[in-house]
Amino acid sequence: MPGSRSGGSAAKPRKPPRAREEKSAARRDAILAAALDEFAASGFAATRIDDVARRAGVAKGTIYLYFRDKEALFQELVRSALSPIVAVLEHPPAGEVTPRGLLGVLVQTFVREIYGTRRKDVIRLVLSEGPRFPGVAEFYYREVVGRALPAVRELLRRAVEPGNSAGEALVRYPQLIVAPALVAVIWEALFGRFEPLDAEGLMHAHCELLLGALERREP
Amino acid sequence: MPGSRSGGSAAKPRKPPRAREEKSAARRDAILAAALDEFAASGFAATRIDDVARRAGVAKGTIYLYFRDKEALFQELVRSALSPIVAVLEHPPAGEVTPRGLLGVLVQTFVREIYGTRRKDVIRLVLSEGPRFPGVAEFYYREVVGRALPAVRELLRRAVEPGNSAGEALVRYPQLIVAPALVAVIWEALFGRFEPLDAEGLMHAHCELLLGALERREP
Amino acid sequence: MPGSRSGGSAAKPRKPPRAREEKSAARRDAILAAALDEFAASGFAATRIDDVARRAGVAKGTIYLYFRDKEALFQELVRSALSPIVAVLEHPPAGEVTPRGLLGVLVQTFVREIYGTRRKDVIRLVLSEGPRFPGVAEFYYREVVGRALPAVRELLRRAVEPGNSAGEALVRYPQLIVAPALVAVIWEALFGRFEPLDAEGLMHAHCELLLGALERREP
Amino acid sequence: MPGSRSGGSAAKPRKPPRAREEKSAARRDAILAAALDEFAASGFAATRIDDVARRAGVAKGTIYLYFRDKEALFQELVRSALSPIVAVLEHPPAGEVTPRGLLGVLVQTFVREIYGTRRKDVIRLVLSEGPRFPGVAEFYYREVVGRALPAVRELLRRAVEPGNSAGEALVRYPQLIVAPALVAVIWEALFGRFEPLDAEGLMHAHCELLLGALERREP
DNA sequence: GATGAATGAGGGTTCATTCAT
DNA sequence: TATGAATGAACCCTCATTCAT
Repeated sequence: MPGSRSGGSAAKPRKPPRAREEKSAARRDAILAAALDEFAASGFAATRIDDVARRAGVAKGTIYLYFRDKEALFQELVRSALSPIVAVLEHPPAGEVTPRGLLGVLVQTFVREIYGTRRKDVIRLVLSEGPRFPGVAEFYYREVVGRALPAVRELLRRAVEPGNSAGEALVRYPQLIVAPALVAVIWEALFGRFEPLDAEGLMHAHCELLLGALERREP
Repeated sequence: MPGSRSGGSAAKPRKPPRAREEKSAARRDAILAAALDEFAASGFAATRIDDVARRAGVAKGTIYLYFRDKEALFQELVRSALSPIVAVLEHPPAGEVTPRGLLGVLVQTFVREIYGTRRKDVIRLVLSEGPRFPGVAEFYYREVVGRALPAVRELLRRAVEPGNSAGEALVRYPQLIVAPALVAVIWEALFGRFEPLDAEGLMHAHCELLLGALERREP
Repeated sequence: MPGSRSGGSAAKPRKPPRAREEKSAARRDAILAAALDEFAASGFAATRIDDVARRAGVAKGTIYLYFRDKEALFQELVRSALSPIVAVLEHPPAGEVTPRGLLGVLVQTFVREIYGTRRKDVIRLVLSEGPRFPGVAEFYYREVVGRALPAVRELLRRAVEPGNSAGEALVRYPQLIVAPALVAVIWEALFGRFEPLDAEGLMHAHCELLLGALERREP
Repeated sequence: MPGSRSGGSAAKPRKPPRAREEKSAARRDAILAAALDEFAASGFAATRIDDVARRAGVAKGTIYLYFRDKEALFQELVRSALSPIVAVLEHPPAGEVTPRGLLGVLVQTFVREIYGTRRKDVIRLVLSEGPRFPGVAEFYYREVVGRALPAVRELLRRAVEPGNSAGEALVRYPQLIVAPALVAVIWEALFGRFEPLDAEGLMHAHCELLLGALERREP
């Protein structure tokens, strides 16, 4: 297949095939990354498109080639950052059955997918700006929270002793499992410079607490 | 009734003494109340001074007689709304010693002082806008969080069995106690219209969980 | 009535009563006048609000205190310039009955009310921009053309010999009477610098022509 | 068929000779046609090059291969649309000598060359935008109006009775002959949707009027 | 003090024009 | 030659802040 889009051997492909699309996608990503930086630092309203452009290394007008307006940029940012999580949520681990194992997985996932990534900032943005962006709040609810909570609920149901009242409380309010994670995210942004919070320690303590209650033999 | 709002005797002063100050204070309060409404609904940047003025029933310029600028208004809003809490935190209940009793008091206090009042919105504002307002974040940390957590910590120390590992976790991370309360506040604003959250039920379940762990006889 | 809003005799009225409203109206008028200058010179799209403001001697933002946006400014300009004409059209002269007298009045009115005033430019603006401003075209049709033509028609009916075919043509197409006036307006703007047009001579010749036809004894 | 679009002999040239030029000319025409549509619908300033390109079926950049800039496109549009008229004006009919015949020819020409074609829109564009485009106004004056009026004048001189005052008026102000035609063009664009104007009827009535005056035996 | 008209800097968005492919 | 992504100057409009009344 000489001359076809092989890549690798052929002579002098000055521009590799698909260069256009790739560059376009790279630019889009650069803009989204810059937007995340700026939005996270200043919030939606106080962020200037100009700054996003400068940080992304493009001209102001270029942003409007990729996003209809500032709000669309924001929405796309949230969407693109959180969509991979949706995929993860679709396939909950099948086997885990002990509370300890389950919580461990959840915490690991949180750290790996959120706390250790820029997504942390996206979540904070959603919490902060969501109320003014119905589309964002709805997306976040429909695609993330509305899927994560039932999934956690289902895993819990399998993991906890029937009749264990702490387990039943968690099944009813899976938010209780996530709450400290949110607090960690918020704390860092608000008070990090006054008093850093050891998020891992917090989550570990949280798990200990939950396990203390879940593993307890009911009186 | 000496000292009460009358004056009563003098001929000319249609306005009784202190009427000026009272009216002035009332105006200031009206502006702060209006500002809370508007900031809570639209966030700091998207709130227009004009709207605050209209809602407060004063002219736009009047706001600048009471507050240096928009940011000062915001800071004052947070300050004045949260200061009463500071007072509460100064005098922690002395006698409570059982975990159940302590948690009950904390939850009650939360509901009475925050969740059942406009302060809920102030807290949300602080979480949302705090990162962009160092003064606000610092005030909130110094006056509220930085006092509340040690106070709770101290109460816990008194209430939990020594050696109870859940208790020790809580003493180290008192944030774990507050986390669900924050989640309730945030949830309502973000997802209330999709899926209302029973905050009381959440807090109750949270307490049950904590108590399950705290009251457990360590193995 | 001492101290009341007399005006005239009383001492030291630093600011005459109604100063506010008068100043406001004067400002509005100044803006409209400046807008006419700029719109007439550059057309709607090419006119910058900034230039209107500068010419009116106000700040850019001030214009938006008086007019919702650029388009509203344009519409108001047309409306306010042409409304007085509407009043004139409401009261057509009652007595004139000869064709010559009627045409004389019409031409005089045209010169006095339009050609000798800035309204000439307003009319040109309507002709130029009207197709893109349905509101303007409609206003002009409803309030001006739609009233002027029937009025002229009625006057003609009274003035021309029954059975005079030229008269009947004019009654059916009163536009024929106005056409040269429009041409004069347009010519001046387009070709004035190449070849000035003697509008009065044109209108006079036009009248002679019409009278030649109207006064003709039918064969 | 020498010189026609074949070439026929050579091996490689898939494109017959002149195909390039022809395609190029076709493209230029397509752009001009699209530009007329867009300019006529939106005016010069409000027309986007992008829209012209899309309507012409070419890329935006292509337009700049054929026209220096937007203004040149506009000027070329006017020029190319009106040039054929110039040719017509160069060769006025030689024989017609009666007023009725002359007017008939003029009206026919107007309908055939202008009112029944897209040139109607070009004329409207010139009237609307001309004042802002000295080049356009000058071209229109120099090539069209400045030739048409003298030509009409000359024809009139031959057609009217010497001493006929209406005829002399027309000779002095040939604009009077064209005025209703302009009104028809303008009326349609401005008020067509409120009250359609029977242009033919208007022109017919106009001719009747003129003839009524021209054929009159002077007293 | 209180008002609200006036200001003008600032930012989102558009679009004519360019240029690498 | 043709393309269309990229550019950035330009411009409308908003709104925090001021100040004459």
